[in-house]
Amino acid sequence: MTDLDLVLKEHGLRKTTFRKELLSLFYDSNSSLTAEEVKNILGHTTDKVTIYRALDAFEKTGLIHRVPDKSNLTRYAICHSECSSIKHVHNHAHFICNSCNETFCINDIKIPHIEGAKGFLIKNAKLTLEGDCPQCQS
Amino acid sequence: MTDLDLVLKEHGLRKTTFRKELLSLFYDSNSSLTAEEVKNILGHTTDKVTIYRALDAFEKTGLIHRVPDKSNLTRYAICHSECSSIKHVHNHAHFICNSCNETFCINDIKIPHIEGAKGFLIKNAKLTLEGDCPQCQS
DNA sequence: TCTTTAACGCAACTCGGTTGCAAATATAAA
DNA sequence: TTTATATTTGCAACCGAGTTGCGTTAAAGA
Repeated sequence: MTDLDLVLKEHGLRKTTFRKELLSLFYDSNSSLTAEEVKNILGHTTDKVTIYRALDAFEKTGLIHRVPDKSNLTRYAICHSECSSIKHVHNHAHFICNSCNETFCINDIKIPHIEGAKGFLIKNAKLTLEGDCPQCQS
Repeated sequence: MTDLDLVLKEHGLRKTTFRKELLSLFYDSNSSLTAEEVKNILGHTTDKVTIYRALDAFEKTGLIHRVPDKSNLTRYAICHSECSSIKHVHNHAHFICNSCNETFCINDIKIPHIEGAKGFLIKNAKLTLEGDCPQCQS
């Protein structure tokens, strides 16, 4: 039983050929993926509905998390911390490249603590950075 | 010539009945608006294409700016600072209410300066807060 | 008033994502 | 190993936010 099999099992998911490939994609990616990118990478054999449902399942069980996207697409990246179906725990920043439009998780940058303002009860904070990623700086 | 007329003129836009109403909506709103919300507030006489194009024009000329939205809708709020067709200048935080799903501009909270990480060139930063807005705290 | 150009309205379209349902398959129990 | 159950998959059809083309209307400046 490979690592991928084990991870899927631990999260209550079945180890189908497609879901193992999908999970592998996320582990190999240094940034993040959209449903369309998944489809392009894997070839077109898998129906888009299957991709969307697998992404939903992965997110619900804490394998991947949503990251911001430049074009309002739904974009996911692997979870590194102790996420589960109960709760996602992320306090890192995200970086969107103005050139390649990719979104990267920046685990080095933690979200600073923000003091509340005039009656707003802050429960969560997200920090999104924009600029040029290492690959796009000539 | 009312204030609204003057503002539209200063931004190179024509003072039609609809655009005056639209601009007035944004000045009166303490949070932000989507195209659908605009349509609902104004009644159904105005075509959705007209609303979308007016919102685009308002954004391009620096009257309104895009704010994050819980459901990936395109959502706008009035610009308070010195925005123009050349450049939008915003360094305030945005607050999304988990209950009413509205997005508020929090002008009191400025974006902290973020130090770059391992090869990423940071040109802009966005801070989005989530929680309960004043109206939704019972 | 005339001319130019921005704004409007309609219809049709695009595209990311969803829903219903039946068929296939992984998993656990017998 | 076989059987039963629940998950996953694929197809088709659908949904809804936003866009495009184009002809018409109406501001603004001359």
